[in-house]
Amino acid sequence: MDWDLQAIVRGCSTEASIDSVMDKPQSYNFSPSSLQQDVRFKFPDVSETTTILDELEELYKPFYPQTILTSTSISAPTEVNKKPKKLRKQQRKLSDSASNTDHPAAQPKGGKNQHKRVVQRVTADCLACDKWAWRKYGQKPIKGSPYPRSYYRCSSSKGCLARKQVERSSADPGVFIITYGAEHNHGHPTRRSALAGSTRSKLASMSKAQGPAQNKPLEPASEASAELGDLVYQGNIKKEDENVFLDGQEIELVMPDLTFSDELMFPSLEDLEGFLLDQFPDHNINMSADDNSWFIDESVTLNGGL
DNA sequence: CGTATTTGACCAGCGC
DNA sequence: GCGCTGGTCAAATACG
Repeated sequence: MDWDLQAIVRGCSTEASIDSVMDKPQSYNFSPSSLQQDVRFKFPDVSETTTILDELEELYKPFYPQTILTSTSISAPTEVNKKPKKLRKQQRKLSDSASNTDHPAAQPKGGKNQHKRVVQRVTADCLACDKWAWRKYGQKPIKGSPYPRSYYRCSSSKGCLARKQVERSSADPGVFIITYGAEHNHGHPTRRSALAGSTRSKLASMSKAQGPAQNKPLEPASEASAELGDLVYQGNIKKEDENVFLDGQEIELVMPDLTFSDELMFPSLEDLEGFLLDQFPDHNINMSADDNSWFIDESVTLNGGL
């Protein structure tokens, strides 16, 4: 069986791509350091390409547990301004030069991006890895690009200032440029919570996008309401028997150990359960009342004590 | 009815 | 000051 596709280094849903390549792995680890080590181990002759690894790590950061993002300068979440337009207009006139920072848009443009910005380039196929729930709140045509830019905010939690922008690359229409803005101020959404309220599924919008009156550029809403976040490793994967080759070089696909050290990532057991359901959709998730451990099928045990 | 998407309007920053 | 541009708001609309 030959595959001619892009090898995808998954940020969160590692199992999805690897699983399709080989049998179920024995253990999982999403820590970035181990990822880097594994890559180096598997591709020893790419040690000179540390910039690629650095890029990978940089791209990987949005999916780190929040406490890992120590360098971010994200401001504390504030209440969203819900005043009527006219009221806001009046208040702006009144306040004039006074600082009006209760709304992100009110911040000076130069300083508006105090937030750390992370830019990713992903393929259309890879628009399905972001586990966060996003709600589209705007779309604008961008000068110099035939494709509009869509604006999304996190819909998982009220008051979450997380933002992302999705636009199709004009140079390579198969590539989407995603810009993540502010950081989520809440834990990873569960499968259920992520789906909650999103009954207007991708399929609906996708089917609409495929409708007859679609003279507009491909509407990013469907793609971006799909999941985002894959890191793309350009390479040619082939599988022969039980061996996997990347660009002609045999590689070992090792799923590192899964570790949970950040309670912010899973503030509740349900969050963890949701995460596990995401990662192991075909597995049974069981929790032992004795030692507070999670069991995924019979092959993986997570000792938690959460 | 609740939620998501669409889309025109509004606003601030910037360059001229 | 004016126009352009990017980012956001919110009413209207669509959908399940």
